[in-house]
Amino acid sequence: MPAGELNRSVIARAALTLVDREGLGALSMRRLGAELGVEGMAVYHHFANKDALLDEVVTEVLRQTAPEPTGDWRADVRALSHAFRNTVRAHPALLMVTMTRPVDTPETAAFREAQYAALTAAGLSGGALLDAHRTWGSYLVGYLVVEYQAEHSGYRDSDWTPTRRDGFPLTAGLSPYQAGRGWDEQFDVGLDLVLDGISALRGRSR
Amino acid sequence: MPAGELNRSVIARAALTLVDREGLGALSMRRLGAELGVEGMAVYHHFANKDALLDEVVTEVLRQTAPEPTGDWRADVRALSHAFRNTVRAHPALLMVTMTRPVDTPETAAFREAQYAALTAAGLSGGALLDAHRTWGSYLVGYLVVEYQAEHSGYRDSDWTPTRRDGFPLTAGLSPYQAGRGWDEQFDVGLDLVLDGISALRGRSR
DNA sequence: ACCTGAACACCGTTCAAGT
DNA sequence: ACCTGAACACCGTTCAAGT
Repeated sequence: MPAGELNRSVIARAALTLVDREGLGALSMRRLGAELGVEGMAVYHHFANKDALLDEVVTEVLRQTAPEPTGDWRADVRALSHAFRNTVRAHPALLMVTMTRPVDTPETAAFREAQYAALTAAGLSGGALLDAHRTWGSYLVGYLVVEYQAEHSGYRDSDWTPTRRDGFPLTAGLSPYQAGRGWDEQFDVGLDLVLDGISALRGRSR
Repeated sequence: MPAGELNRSVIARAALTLVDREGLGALSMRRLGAELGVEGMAVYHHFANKDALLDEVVTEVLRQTAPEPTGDWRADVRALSHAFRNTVRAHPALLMVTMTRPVDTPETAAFREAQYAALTAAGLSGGALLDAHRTWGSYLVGYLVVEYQAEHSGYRDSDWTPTRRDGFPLTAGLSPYQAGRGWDEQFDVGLDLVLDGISALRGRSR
């Protein structure tokens, strides 16, 4: 692969496509250098270390724009939730890296402002709005982790079916209900459940 | 450190205390061997590889028992939530490992059965119960990740305060409400919000 | 200024050799 | 059966040397 121009953005994007293609374990400085047609140690002239590189990669991933508000706060919350989920799921191998590293860029700030706007449109303000936002955000993050865990393990696709049922009657009895529902649908179901809770907060401001 | 008896459980516990004390990065086969008074390669006689060792460590961590039911389903859901959070937070360096590896032991199965029991006591059943359980679980996992992220970054303790506020009026306006609330308290606030949503599911079974 | 190549101190893992 | 010690193929990172 010819070198072209070598700068932070080019290196970060090469790292991203490498991780998308071969997983997080494939990302080493030497390997990345080879991908860029350069010696691996050259990367250290653009990034202090691997950690700084990963920060830039995550920043690259989260360079998304928030969907336009529609006036319907529930629709806006759903749209923002889907945007976030789609963005993160576009690079599943990086999930744990994105979860661990806080990113504070104009893009992430604008996205959060849009989240606040949707909750404001829902009639929330002050501390109650922050409570709703933090709970909503926890649900988003947690659902992505649970979904990722289910996909990268022995569980059947789009199921959360436990295998160990002997001596656990409730678990056994629920097993028939586990089938036939996809992660996209279940994401919305849980989201609506959280939104019902958020609706109940209206009026309060703590 | 004298060798004593060397078996899977002893090795896993040594790995756990090593990670608790010096972080996940300190866990290497050679280092762990030294901790046990033995050559690192001896561990391979008890575990196929490092992955298998980590599985056992996580299993060790999740060897907790569920609190007894009280008859008050909301109290039970809170108790189970606190038990889970306390268990995971006892080993923060292992959070991302515990999040990624599904564990299916008698202990985790019993804990899940207790969760189902609390939701049954709430009047849920069938698909609606599973929806509630998955949403509740997502919140628990997500809150722990968010909490961990806040603790291991530049943010102030027990705050989720964004630093970038110029041009984001809602973010700026909410900043005064960020102060003075702890993670323990906020965990319960979000949990109650989710439980309000769960309450609304009663009667439905999908 | 930017890249190279060798070097250092580590990894996980394998395997013949010891007891 | 269990542990050792050397070896292999990698790591991240540093740094003198090249251009």
